[in-house]
Amino acid sequence: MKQLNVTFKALMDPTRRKIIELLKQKDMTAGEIAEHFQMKKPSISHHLNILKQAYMIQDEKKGQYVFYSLNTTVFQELLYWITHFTDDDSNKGDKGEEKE
Amino acid sequence: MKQLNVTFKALMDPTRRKIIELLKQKDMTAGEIAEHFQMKKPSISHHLNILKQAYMIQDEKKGQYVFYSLNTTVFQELLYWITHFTDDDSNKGDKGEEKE
DNA sequence: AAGATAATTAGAAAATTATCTAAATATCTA
DNA sequence: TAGATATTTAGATAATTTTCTAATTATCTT
Repeated sequence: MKQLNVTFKALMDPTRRKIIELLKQKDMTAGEIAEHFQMKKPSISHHLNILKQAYMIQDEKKGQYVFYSLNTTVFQELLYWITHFTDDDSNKGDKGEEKE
Repeated sequence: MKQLNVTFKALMDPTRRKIIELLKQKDMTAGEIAEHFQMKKPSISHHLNILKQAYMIQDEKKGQYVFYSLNTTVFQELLYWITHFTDDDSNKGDKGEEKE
């Protein structure tokens, strides 16, 4: 339940979701990503860092460039969380004292 | 893309996600929900309002009580968003100039 | 009608987050 | 090596969000 917190925190910002949309299309350098936004590079760098901490993107340095790419595995967990509201009724009678 | 913004904004808070977990088990009054948290009732009321604005929960007044229940339809859209990162490669070559 | 209970609204304070500028680090090129 | 480019870090400010107390609305009970 802890990783999911980080995941949602990462997804809560529109800029970060747009970054994900961009990386869905192709891998990009930090600069390329920044070109798609009006805000300054350090701000984008900050958002990239949050996505990275959430394991949603990976970075690989190549020379002076840093290439970012999507890490789809975390989306699986998110998928699980959501599908359990739409499909799964098996634990509807549980005590459900899930700790944060 | 607008509704999704509201959805993620609603999900970004751990308290609200816990409320959803609770309502997944059974419908509850505002007071019952509040009992599961340490914060005061007005704060819970505030969170319920945000979830309601995001169409993730519904409320129905019965006498002096207000019963809250989950509205699962919005989760479908969320599901769609996520599955398109894990399954769908069909638009990888798109221009992708999606407006916010 | 009067008091009790359930829930919300209003407004302020506290906490968190986003964004900026300036400076630092690393790499490339001439 | 010196200067240019790519990116990040540091620290401050602005914006947003959360939470509280006090007051309000609505309903129930006696």
